[in-house]
Amino acid sequence: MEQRLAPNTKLSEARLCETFGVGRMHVRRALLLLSSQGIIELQSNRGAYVACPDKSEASDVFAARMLIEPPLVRQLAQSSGEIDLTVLTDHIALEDTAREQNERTEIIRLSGEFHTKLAQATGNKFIFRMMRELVTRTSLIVGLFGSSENASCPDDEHSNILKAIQSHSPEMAEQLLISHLNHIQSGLDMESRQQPQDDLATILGSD
Amino acid sequence: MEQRLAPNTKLSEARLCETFGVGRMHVRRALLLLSSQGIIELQSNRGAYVACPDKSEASDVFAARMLIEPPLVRQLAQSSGEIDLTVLTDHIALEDTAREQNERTEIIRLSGEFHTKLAQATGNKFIFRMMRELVTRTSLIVGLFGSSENASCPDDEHSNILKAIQSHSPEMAEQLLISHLNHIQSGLDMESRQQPQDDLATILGSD
DNA sequence: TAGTTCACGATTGTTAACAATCTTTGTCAA
DNA sequence: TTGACAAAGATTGTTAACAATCGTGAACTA
Repeated sequence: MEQRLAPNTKLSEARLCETFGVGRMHVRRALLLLSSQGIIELQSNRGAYVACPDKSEASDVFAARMLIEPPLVRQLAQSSGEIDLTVLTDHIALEDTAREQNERTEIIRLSGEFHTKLAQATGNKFIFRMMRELVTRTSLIVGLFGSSENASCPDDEHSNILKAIQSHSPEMAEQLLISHLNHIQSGLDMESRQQPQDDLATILGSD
Repeated sequence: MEQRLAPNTKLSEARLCETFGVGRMHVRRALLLLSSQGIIELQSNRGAYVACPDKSEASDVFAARMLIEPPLVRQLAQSSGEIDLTVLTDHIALEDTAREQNERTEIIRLSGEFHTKLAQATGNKFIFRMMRELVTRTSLIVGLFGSSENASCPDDEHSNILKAIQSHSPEMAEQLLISHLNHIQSGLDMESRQQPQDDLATILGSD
């Protein structure tokens, strides 16, 4: 999610064991779950690799988000009476400070998390889970096809979407979100993908 | 999916091992994946149990489907030119024969599968995966709260939805699907749940 | 008789050794 | 120099034994 692991990076079991100080069983369990979410790919007898979405998968992810998220924010804007939106206002504050301090990793993480929290605001466990998966996947895609500049969402679009929800304007919220998704997608260069460097997994060392 | 295992049924590892003739590792791996999909629940040091959705989870599932499926069929009806719908017509034929021969288990399975195949028709892997999870969950819920009679979808609604898609009528397809989901949901009795019998897992023996 | 405690059996969680597979390295020949 | 082949090393997959935990039932006490 924070784009610290490049796609195609090999995640060897032994390495993960010593990095996190756990037995092989736990590592294998984690890898299995991650692969079921499509975050990594398990190749038989060859190991685990960070997923490397191709062009068609990327457009599928955006198509899925285009299908789900517009009705989602529309619904939020309609029934916003009994729903707690303070989580979202607080979140946008976090995004702002991260942008001020220019913390790239933090900005990327929070940008994705905003959309996850939109889903969480519905209070629906399943909608939340689906969006989390799609957002994670989007992070991978932005990391692969995005230019290093606009790796995050445009500055104030999140804020505008939230305002539309708070003022109970379903149409406006929906339209803002649609163009927001379009902005993200159009900021990608689907042809020349970033170099899929297979880094050493020592990136995780700082944890 | 076929409602052969009642909610709350305990799935002991040893039992599954001898039933399927595999080692404990494979069983544990399968249980972990099923629990990540919410089909079973893994209780620490206590074992795996078939998930037993409560009233609020049930309404969440239907809310999620109400969010996703209407835009989905609408989209199918709009861009139906380059999409292969023979799978769906074939499927409805299967449903009909199963109904004629009164094969309850088969009817239940196929009824759910129709919705899964609708998602599959989009060609979008993520949409497919999401719908499959929701449909599976719906099976559990219908098994719990449904009367034994209308455990399946009303007879010809699937067929009508497909016709609307084929004749490129997005509005009609969407409306038909919405009322279809409503029919399913209103056929449930949310108060008196079926007895959560913890059957022996020998039900699986026939495989 | 009801309730509590303890111990036994059964089940799940973990570990470590073993087997199978793949990758790499080195050698040989064309 | 390049290609194929073979052996060694490394990595993943599997199995089985061991440890920890939980549920049950018997025994005991109030």
